[in-house]
Amino acid sequence: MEAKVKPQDPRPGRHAARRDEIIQAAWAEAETRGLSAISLTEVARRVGLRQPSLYSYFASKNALIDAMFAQAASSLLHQIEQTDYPASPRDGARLVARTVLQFGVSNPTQSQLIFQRTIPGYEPSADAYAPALQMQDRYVRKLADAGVTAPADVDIFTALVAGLASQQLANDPGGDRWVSQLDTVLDMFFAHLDRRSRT
Amino acid sequence: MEAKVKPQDPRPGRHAARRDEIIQAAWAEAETRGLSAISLTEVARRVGLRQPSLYSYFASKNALIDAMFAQAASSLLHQIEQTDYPASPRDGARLVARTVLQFGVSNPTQSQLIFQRTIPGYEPSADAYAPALQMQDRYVRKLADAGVTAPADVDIFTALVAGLASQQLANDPGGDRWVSQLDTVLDMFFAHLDRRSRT
DNA sequence: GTCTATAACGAGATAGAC
DNA sequence: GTCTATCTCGTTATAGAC
Repeated sequence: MEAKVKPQDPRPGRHAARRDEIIQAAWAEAETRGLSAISLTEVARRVGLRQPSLYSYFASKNALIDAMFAQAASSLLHQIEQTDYPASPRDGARLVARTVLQFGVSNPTQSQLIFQRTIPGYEPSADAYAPALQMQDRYVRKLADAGVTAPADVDIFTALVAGLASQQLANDPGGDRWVSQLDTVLDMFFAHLDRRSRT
Repeated sequence: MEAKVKPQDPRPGRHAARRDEIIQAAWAEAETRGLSAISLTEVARRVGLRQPSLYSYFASKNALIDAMFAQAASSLLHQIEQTDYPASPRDGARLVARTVLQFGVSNPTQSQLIFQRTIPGYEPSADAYAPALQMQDRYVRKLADAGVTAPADVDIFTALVAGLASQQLANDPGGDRWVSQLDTVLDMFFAHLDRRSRT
């Protein structure tokens, strides 16, 4: 899948490093212009290159976006996996919710690319989508450990987190007006589960 | 604010009618290309005009988008105001939630323009924003009638509705997988209120 | 009001020298 | 691998005839 080109710089890994720089520049571009309005000319300028030179690293603009998708998904997956979860399964579910919510509001552009279909003409490749699937698997597993197994309950749980994230980003970006309600909302959710299981 | 031009067609209101046609075409364009990628050339083609002719109706592309914003906000406001609310205030709050959620999933493009800031370089004018404010006022009032007055509770309520809408649109567009959970989620919410007020 | 023509710009992508 | 030059296409917006 990777272009087999000999980098000018003899140091191994230089090509990959430059590639990462470009992806970073593309994120910066997306933050200012919007995800769907990334300009390769601007991305190149940010890393001190001319626009055609990017084609030594990415076969097309979509290939660059695909790399961004894979990076964002891997990043969230990594955060979920590296988290130190408490013994209580229910607290574990709470923590994974907090991790995802925190990622969402701290990295709005990454989240937009991963969670919404907002780039016209772009569909993630199977390779790029793999970490996203793995991430969802971890997420669902954490919920299952806490007894959230019914599909409808999983849907509600994800909607609660997504709702807080979307409101936070749209109406109080950078703040914590909605994020601070996560515990209350999860109390609500688990009280609902408990009440239902008692009957 | 309105251009004072004499329409060729002598019938009064012809100009305004054509204007509405153009806005409708722009919505259709936004649905296929995405909101931020509307092309005036395509919009013109859809109404049987050439692209420069649009400038007899809108001073700029942003002016067209502003008209779309105003129309979408007015449409949702109208739906909220025309709804026949039940006597029970709590059922009233449930119904306004359902109305907003239904609008959101039935009109994803309109909702995106109203509720998210997703068009780079566009900010709604004061005129266009007015119906949006009025809509929010009705919404908050309905919640207050049902005893949802604490700002934090209002925030949670809106997040619940937004969460169902965002998940529905992102993961099951056209379906009702999340919409069908609205009643359960509202049960959860009001049970939470009741439980808290009992102590 | 609508048209043709065009200005002015920017995009993504390719060719080929170095 | 990076560059210059260029192709091709698209966009918003304006000028001016009718």
